[in-house]
Amino acid sequence: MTLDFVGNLRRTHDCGELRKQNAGQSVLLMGWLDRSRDHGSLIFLELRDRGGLTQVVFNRDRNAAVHARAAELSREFVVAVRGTVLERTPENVNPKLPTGEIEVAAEELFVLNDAKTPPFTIDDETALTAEETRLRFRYLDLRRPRMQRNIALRHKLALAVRQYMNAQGFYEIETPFMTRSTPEGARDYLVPSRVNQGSFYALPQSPQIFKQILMISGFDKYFQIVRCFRDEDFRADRQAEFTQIDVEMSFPQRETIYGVMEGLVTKLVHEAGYAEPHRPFPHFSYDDVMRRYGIDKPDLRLPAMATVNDCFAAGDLDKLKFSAEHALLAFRVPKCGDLSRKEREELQAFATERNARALVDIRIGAEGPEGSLAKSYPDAVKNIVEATGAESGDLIALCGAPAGAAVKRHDYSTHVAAGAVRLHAGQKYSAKHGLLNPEDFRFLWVTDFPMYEWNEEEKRWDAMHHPFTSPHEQDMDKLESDPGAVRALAYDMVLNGTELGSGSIRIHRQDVQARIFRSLGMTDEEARQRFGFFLDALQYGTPPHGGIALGFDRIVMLLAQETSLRDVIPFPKTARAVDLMTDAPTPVSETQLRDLGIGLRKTEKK
RNA sequence: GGGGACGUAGUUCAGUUGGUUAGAACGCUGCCCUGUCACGGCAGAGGCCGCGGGUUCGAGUCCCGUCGUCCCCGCCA
Repeated sequence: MTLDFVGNLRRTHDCGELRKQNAGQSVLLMGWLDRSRDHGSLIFLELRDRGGLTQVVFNRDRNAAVHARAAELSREFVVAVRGTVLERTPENVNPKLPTGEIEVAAEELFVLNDAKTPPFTIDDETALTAEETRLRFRYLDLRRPRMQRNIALRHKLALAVRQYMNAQGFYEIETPFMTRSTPEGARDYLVPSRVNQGSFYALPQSPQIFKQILMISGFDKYFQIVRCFRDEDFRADRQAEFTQIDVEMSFPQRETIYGVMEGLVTKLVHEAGYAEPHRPFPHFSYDDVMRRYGIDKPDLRLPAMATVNDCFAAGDLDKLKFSAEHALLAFRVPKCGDLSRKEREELQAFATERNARALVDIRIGAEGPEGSLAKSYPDAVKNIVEATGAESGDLIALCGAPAGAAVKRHDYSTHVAAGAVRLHAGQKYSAKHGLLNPEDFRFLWVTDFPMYEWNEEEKRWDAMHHPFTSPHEQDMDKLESDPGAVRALAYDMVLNGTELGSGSIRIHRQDVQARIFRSLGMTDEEARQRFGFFLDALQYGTPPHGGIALGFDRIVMLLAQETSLRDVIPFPKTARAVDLMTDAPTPVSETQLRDLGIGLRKTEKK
């Protein structure tokens, strides 16, 4: 097919904006041919661009030459159409399209480009193609309305972040991508230096040190929508490169930061078109969430767990083969009283796989609790029903450690196993009853994380958050004597079972920072070698400061009601960190390597 | 690093106990059609059953390995 030049053609509208008020106007649309319906002497084309779809009609009686050309087009051809907007007769209105009350009667047709038949249909109705194909042909996948909508939402939210943070007095300040290895826990992506052979830049896992330096520099309130890089294994909610809303401020209390961030995410929920969440967000200590939910990022849409050891008489737990030395947790599985014996046993097996013991037996019928436990231990079950707040139609699961399990101090393992059963039951069964409504945004703060966690492999204490996190002022005297009991001024923002971000009040005194480094098993020499510049900076009048970083991709994902980060990132990588469109990463030429002073080790194939 | 699922036409899938020529729908090609809107009708083309090996008279189907995608554990403040 011969193609037309663009010439002086100018688009007058996009394909989503014409309404019956435009009837009679002469318009020029440009876009992709979405689908066509050819009736012989009458042809309907749907023209698509970012704005939407508009139906264009070609009538042989009116313009035979233009009609004949339209019959030659196929999917994804890029065309320009000049025509007149016609109001459709009532029986011809298409209520599914925003532009369904009009159509454009074509008078001129310009074929700007042809197109190969795409490997999959560009729409949201056809069964979704394997993700591998979608990623290989990402430019086509991104044309789909759903992806267009997701990327548009991402833009809208990024804009809202900038407007809000600006209104709150924050400056957006950039920090380098090529920097030095940072103290965070993940592996770094490295960039070799040509000018300084044998040395490497590290891509930032976060701009942590730079934003603290900016506070020392007196910028007071900083934010940045910034790319971060971590070379770890990926998941549906983890990518090699991801975007954070990074925030730091001087002279804050923790509550100052909570307030700013609650205002921000509330605005984002609103921008995405949902009902605003309740404020202030509830606060739970780390100990609270671990005991009540068995996880540090609880989904509040599902009921909490209750500790019910006291509901049973002495000796009962032994008979039920539960350890009386460990917590016995009970939780209700809403509206799942009708689960089959097989389904309930599946939940019990799920607990067994996690070295826990579950009894999923109590069902609340119209007359009260049913099941063998309710018959054998009526008083205990009555108390459990009360403790869990179970209602008619619910199922109650009991989860604890099996009799004879070893007892450890500071150990949430029973809670964690029970929490996993709670979540599994909720996702597998309660979700059917609408309990995990994706438009119900239940934010919370998790506070008072332990400062340290014991690293069994290295036999030392590691910083749970990062080594710049300030301990509680009243726990300072335990830094050396009882590190496990020191609480950090750290906090996570959690939404519906997803960790949106974490932050802390930082250490602003050089003497405290040195103590923390020592408590982490770092000698003064090592600390000086790795963070000398930062320790120096701390000595020149560092204000108290603190901040947080939120995962922007995760926020967009939840607000777009997607379940994979890949659906809100234009060009994501696979689980093996490969970009299927560009095939990155690739080997490089010997010349490039020589310039960098790099030789590759021979990898041994087994 | 470990566990699991999947891999058959361009796409989404079916494929019986291992048995003749591997099917369907959508898409694609050609013809017909003046009110469709996931248009319709008729005809047609299209397959390295991911790849390699093995078992077998015979493998899409069974076994081993390998590659790829996805999910989970570990890991990731």
